[in-house]
Amino acid sequence: MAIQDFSHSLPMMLYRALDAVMPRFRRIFTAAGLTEQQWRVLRVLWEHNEIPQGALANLTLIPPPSLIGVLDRLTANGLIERRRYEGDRRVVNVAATRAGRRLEEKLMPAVAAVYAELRASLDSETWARLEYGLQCLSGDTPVTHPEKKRAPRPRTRSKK
Amino acid sequence: MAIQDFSHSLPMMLYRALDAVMPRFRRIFTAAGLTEQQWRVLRVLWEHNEIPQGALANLTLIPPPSLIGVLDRLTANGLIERRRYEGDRRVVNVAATRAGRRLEEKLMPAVAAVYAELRASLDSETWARLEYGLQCLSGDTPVTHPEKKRAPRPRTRSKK
DNA sequence: GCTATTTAGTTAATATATTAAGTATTGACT
DNA sequence: AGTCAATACTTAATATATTAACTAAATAGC
Repeated sequence: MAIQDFSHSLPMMLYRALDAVMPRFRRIFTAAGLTEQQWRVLRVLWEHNEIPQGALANLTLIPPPSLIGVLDRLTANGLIERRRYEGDRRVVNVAATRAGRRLEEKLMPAVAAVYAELRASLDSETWARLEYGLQCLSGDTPVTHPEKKRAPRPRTRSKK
Repeated sequence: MAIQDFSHSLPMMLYRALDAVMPRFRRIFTAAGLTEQQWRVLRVLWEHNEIPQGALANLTLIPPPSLIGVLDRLTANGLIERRRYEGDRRVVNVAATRAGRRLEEKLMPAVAAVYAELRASLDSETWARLEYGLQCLSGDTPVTHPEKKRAPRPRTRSKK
C-alpha cells in the first residue's frame, strides 16, 4: 500500500487551500493594479510606518531577491519610497507614500469583507483548530490550544 | 482596532506553513536535479501510468501555461514523454519513461522519511484536525470529521 | 453539411521564486 | 590601523506564475 496518496499529502493540501482561498482576494487588488506581492508589501507598510527591507522580506515572505523588483515597481508607481538608513548605511528602509497609504482605505473594506466571508464559511471550532495546526507547523508556538482553554491562571501557582 | 493582524491572517499562515515544511523536501529532489514542479509531475505519473495533460495540471496544481515548460524540461531530461491521444487529437497524454520511473525508488524513501518525521512532529489529533480544516477550505468535502463522523456527500469536481 | 461554440493545449508578456555569486558596510579581533 | 568575517542588500540566470490571446480539434444546433 502506498505510503500516501500524493493529492492528500499535507503540502498539496496546503497548496490547494491557498488555491481555493486566494483568488477571491486577488480579484480585489488586481482590480487596483496591484499584484499579490505588491499588496503584501503595502499591507505590512500600513502596519509599520517605516521598516528595513530585510524585516519586510520576513513579514511578507517575499525572498529578498524578489523583493527588489517588487519594490522597484511599487516605487515606479509612486506607492512607496526607499530611504537609506543613516545609522547603518547597509540598511534600506521602506515606507508607503501618501498615495500608498491612501490605498488602505480604498481596498481594506473589500478585503475585510471577503475575509469575514471566508471565516464564516467554517465553524469557529474548525477555524481555531486549523490556525492551531498551522502555527504548530510553522514552528510558531501557539498561544491558544483549541481544546483545553487555558484555565484562567490559578492565583496560587505562579510558576509552571 | 485593526480587523486583523496581517501576519496572522489565514493566507499568511498557510504560506508560512509551506515555507516551514517545504525546504526539507526540496533538498531531496533538488539533489536529484529536480525542481519542485518537476517532482510533482513525476509524483503524479508514478500513480497514473498515462494521464492527459489537463488532468495533470489539476493534480499537480501547476497552471497549464507553466506546465508546458515543466514538461519540456522533463522531456529534455528523458524523464517523461508526451503522446498525442488518437481518440481525441486535442489531448496530449503524458507518461514517465523508464528513467522517470526509476527515480521513484531512488527518491521516495527519503521523502517518505521526511514526511513521517513531519507527521510525528504533531500529535495525531492536531494533524487530523488540520487536515480536516484544510479540506473544508479547499471546498473538498471531508470524509472524516475529527470529532463526529459524517455522511459523505456526492462530490462534483468544480474548478474556478 | 455548415457554422458557432466549446475544449485542450499553446504562445506571449510581465511578475516572482530560487540559487548562487557579488558589493558595500559594519563589527570583531590582532 | 588592518584584516577578516558577518550583515544587508543587489545582480544574474534559470524556472514558474499569472493573464490574455491564439490555434486546432471536437461538438452542438440548425
